[in-house]
Amino acid sequence: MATKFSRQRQAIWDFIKDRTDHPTAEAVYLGVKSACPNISLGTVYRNLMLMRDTGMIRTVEVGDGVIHFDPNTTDHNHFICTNCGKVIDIDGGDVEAIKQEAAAHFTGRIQGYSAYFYGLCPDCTKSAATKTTE
Amino acid sequence: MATKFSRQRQAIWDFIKDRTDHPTAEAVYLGVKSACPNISLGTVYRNLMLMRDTGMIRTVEVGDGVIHFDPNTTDHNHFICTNCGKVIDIDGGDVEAIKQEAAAHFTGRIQGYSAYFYGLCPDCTKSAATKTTE
DNA sequence: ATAATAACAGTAATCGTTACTGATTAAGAG
DNA sequence: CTCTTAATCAGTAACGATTACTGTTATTAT
Ligand SMILES: [Mn+2]
Ligand SMILES: [Mn+2]
Ligand SMILES: [Zn+2]
Ligand SMILES: [Zn+2]
Repeated sequence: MATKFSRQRQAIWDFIKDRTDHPTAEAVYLGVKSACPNISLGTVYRNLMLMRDTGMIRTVEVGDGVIHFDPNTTDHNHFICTNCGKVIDIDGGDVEAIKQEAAAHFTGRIQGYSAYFYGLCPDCTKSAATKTTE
Repeated sequence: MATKFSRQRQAIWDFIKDRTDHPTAEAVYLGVKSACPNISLGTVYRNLMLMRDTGMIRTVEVGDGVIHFDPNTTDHNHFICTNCGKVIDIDGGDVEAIKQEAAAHFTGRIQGYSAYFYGLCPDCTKSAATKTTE
């Protein structure tokens, strides 16, 4: 009889649960405005962090100074476009193998792991190509 | 005839050039105080960022909300202790192999890469062991 | 030594995030 | 269906790391 499922929390969950684009708190806030017109940014942060702490979602920090949120809690890597900033999943990589590789060169005990790959995303690669040809 | 090498910049470089502990700007600021008693934190930031932009050092963002600085600009991975926060180099891993592995599962062009491993560092593993035995 | 300007110290501003506070409201009990 | 109460809220203030501004200082070339 502890946790109440408020309308705001439900709206935030509905918004993020199927996302694959790793929105920021600000983006969630804007996206949830239609369902909850006067929700506050603090409420969005509080709920997102609570969802992280209870394992419903995970946070992704890609180095742009902003926290991104990800409903996909399975082990996977991320690609960040240096041109447009998009954060894209890299599925199917052998995460365990990478962990083993690093463990072989370190004396401590490795528990978690997160990797970020940088470069031009498919979209930006395409527009860079059209720009050079014209 | 553009860049002047100030006493402050020299002191910052002398402080960081052989470090392997990935100090923050605040730590560099404190460490450089003996050589430059009234240097300002802004000067430390400006110079560290300038050194990064010119490739003398690199920045390391491990997810603790603070930028760490690293004079080792060669490709290498990092380990972050979840207990004490230390940032430790993992040398000798096959960085290229990891990049290839990820590239195989992604359609964009991967240029850079950085990985962070989390767990208990050797020191904290040791003290955790003594605590359980006593 | 002098001039030109890169770089400085000090301080104010920015921005993402967190903490506080009095008002709502979801959910279990009767 | 009320009633109670504690979880959650909206609004706003505070926070901490980083960046920007401004008038002064000091490095470098002449
Ligand atoms: Mn993801
Ligand atoms: Mn390093
Ligand atoms: Zn892109
Ligand atoms: Zn440790």
